[in-house]
Amino acid sequence: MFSIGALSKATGVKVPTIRYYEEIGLIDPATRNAGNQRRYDQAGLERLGFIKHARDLGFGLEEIKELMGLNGELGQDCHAADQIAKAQLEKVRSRILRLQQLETELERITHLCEGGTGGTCQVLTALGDHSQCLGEHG
Amino acid sequence: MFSIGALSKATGVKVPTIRYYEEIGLIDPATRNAGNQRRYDQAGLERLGFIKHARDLGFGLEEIKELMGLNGELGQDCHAADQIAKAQLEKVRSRILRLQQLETELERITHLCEGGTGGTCQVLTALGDHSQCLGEHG
DNA sequence: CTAGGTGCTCTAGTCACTAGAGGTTCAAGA
DNA sequence: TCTTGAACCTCTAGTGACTAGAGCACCTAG
Repeated sequence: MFSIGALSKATGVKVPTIRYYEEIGLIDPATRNAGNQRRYDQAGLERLGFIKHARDLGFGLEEIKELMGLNGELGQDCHAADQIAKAQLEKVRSRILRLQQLETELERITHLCEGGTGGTCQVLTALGDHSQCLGEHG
Repeated sequence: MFSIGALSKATGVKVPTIRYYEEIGLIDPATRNAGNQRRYDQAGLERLGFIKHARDLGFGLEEIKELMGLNGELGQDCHAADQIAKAQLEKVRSRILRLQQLETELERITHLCEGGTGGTCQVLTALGDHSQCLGEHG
């Protein structure tokens, strides 16, 4: 049996975050010892490890709840889990595209300072004026 | 003089967001007409346009406050504005890198379903087990 | 037996909004 | 001039995923 601190060290999830997960019902309420402190077993450790890894992969807590619901049932829900993972992959890809557009614009804007002629700030002007942008980004 | 709704249409910033910006001091309190409704002039429009564009470029409201403070002073602070923009560019680049790592892992995981042999779900297993990952991503 | 590290609950704060309730004002048509 | 309905007002509360702090209780090693 682990204390909450030991569980935190083992999984890399911070102590208040573990309590938060319990509060919102993402993990079951832990059993308590005589002094009202939370105690966790191996199953609790694995469950939290799953959550940590899924969070690191960018899944939201609601998606994780879905994945864990499926996990409890096993079997044919592999397809449903795959759908969630594929949706997540699409989200990640579109975020990358958007950020790459921002990168292009910011590169252009930061290059304006090197060639600045003094007087009004070209960087600030460019930040305020979308019509100067090369592509769409908003 | 524009109403808040007209300003919203002109800039693409939603009405409650404009009021929120006023509340947190990002824009000056608008003048009011006889019936206590906000009225904006051309300067207010440009200021909000600047904010909108900077938000679209991924700047936080605190950074925008800084940029607008500099904008009021002009001149040698071009360098400071450029620093903020360059920092933003770095943030965007590191976010892109992180997301590309996630993309790799998620591609791998979603391919597991196609070759699934039934029984335990390989997708769920992979989601829960970081040691199966090819690279670091957390 | 004591000290300090760990645990407990509860409240409030973060960021950048968004939603809703319940009331007031404005502008256009009859 | 009156009426109607859209737009406006303030205020409170909610979102996601935590984080910070106050003020206690408990646990364990020396």
